[in-house]
Amino acid sequence: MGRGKIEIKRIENSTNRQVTYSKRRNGLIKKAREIGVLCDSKISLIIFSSTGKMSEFISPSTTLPELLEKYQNNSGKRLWDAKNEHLSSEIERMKKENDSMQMKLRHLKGEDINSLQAKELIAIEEALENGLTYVRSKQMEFLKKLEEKERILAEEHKRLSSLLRDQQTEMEGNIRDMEHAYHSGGRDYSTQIRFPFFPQPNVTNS
Amino acid sequence: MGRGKIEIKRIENSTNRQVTYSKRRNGLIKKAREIGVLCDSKISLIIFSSTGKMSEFISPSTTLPELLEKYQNNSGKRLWDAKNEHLSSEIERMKKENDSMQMKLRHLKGEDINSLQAKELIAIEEALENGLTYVRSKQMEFLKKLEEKERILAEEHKRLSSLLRDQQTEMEGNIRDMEHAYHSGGRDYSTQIRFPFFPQPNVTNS
DNA sequence: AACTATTAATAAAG
DNA sequence: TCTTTATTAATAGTT
Repeated sequence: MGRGKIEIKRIENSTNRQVTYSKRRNGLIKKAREIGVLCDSKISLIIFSSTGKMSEFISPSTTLPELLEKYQNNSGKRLWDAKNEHLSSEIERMKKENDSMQMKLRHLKGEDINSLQAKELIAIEEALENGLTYVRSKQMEFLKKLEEKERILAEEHKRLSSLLRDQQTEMEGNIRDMEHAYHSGGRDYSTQIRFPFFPQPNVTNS
Repeated sequence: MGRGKIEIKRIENSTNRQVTYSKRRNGLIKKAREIGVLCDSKISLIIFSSTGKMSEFISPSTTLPELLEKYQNNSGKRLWDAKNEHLSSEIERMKKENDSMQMKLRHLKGEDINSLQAKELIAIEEALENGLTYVRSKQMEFLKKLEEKERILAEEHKRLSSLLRDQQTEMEGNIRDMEHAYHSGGRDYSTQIRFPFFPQPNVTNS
């Protein structure tokens, strides 16, 4: 069907190949559509050109996933189960890991230990004792920090009280001076009252 | 192309439809193969007849899963991801559960507890103490069982020793009788030596 | 992309 | 379903 017969083998001339591809692809899709209508059949036709461009025809009465589902049932071949298998095995692996951890946790809580051997019990006991040691030493750290904070606060309190006392004493002295000046009519130095440097509490929260 | 033009609409005569289906299906597959060879393109052609019978042509240079993968990338449509999503979310869920348990286990072992609050430390300490209580009471059970076994064995040993002693005494008596009979020339009763019933040790392993 | 000579496909019949 | 055959449809090479 054309100006001469052609052999069915790869067309080496790239332009010719491209043109033939375009013509025959249209023809193929037309034929696919026709057999679908004429014979009430369902077609999935997917074409990739040598450059990777995709064309498709799916019968309007169906969908590709539906056809692929039927394809799997009919052929027995698996299309995407391989990908699922990877995920399934991952789930299987995690399930085992999960169960194992769950059991360890239960053992550490003293549950489900009836079936254990004496040696296993001892190992669990050691783990618990170790855990207690670590946890308690951490608690001790906490306590020490709290005590240190308390100590520092107490010190600050003492210092502030002492400063307050000094200030009070000085103010009382000033007041006495003022009264004395007032009564004796001398010069008034009351505006020269000095206030000591007042430090911030040195409490860190590290 | 035939003995007359036909309209492209469903062929009502079932026999005609079946015949036309068969012919056109062959033609379609032939055309698909040809464009694949001529134009170096990749084809997936799946056909279901109105009776559900499947035919297919996949380019020899590829596979259907491979083509479908490319189809998804090209079209953006999802073919089987919906099925995978369920599994993926399952994995996500288990991963979280896993991490949480792993953290609990670490805490019970006294690891990674720097970031914990005092209250959390106390809760962990309590869990560890509880676990120790249970584990140690189970160990106590073990010990008691072992002691009981030992006690029974000791008893058995005592009983067997005593039986052995009795038997020895009887045999010595019998030998004395034989010697006496031998020296006095009387009838020989040595074959009538009786052996006492010998009980099996009563040690169970429950 | 349109044309057209030629081949290929196929509808109907056997 | 296969073969045959008249006829239409597809398309290779050309413009």
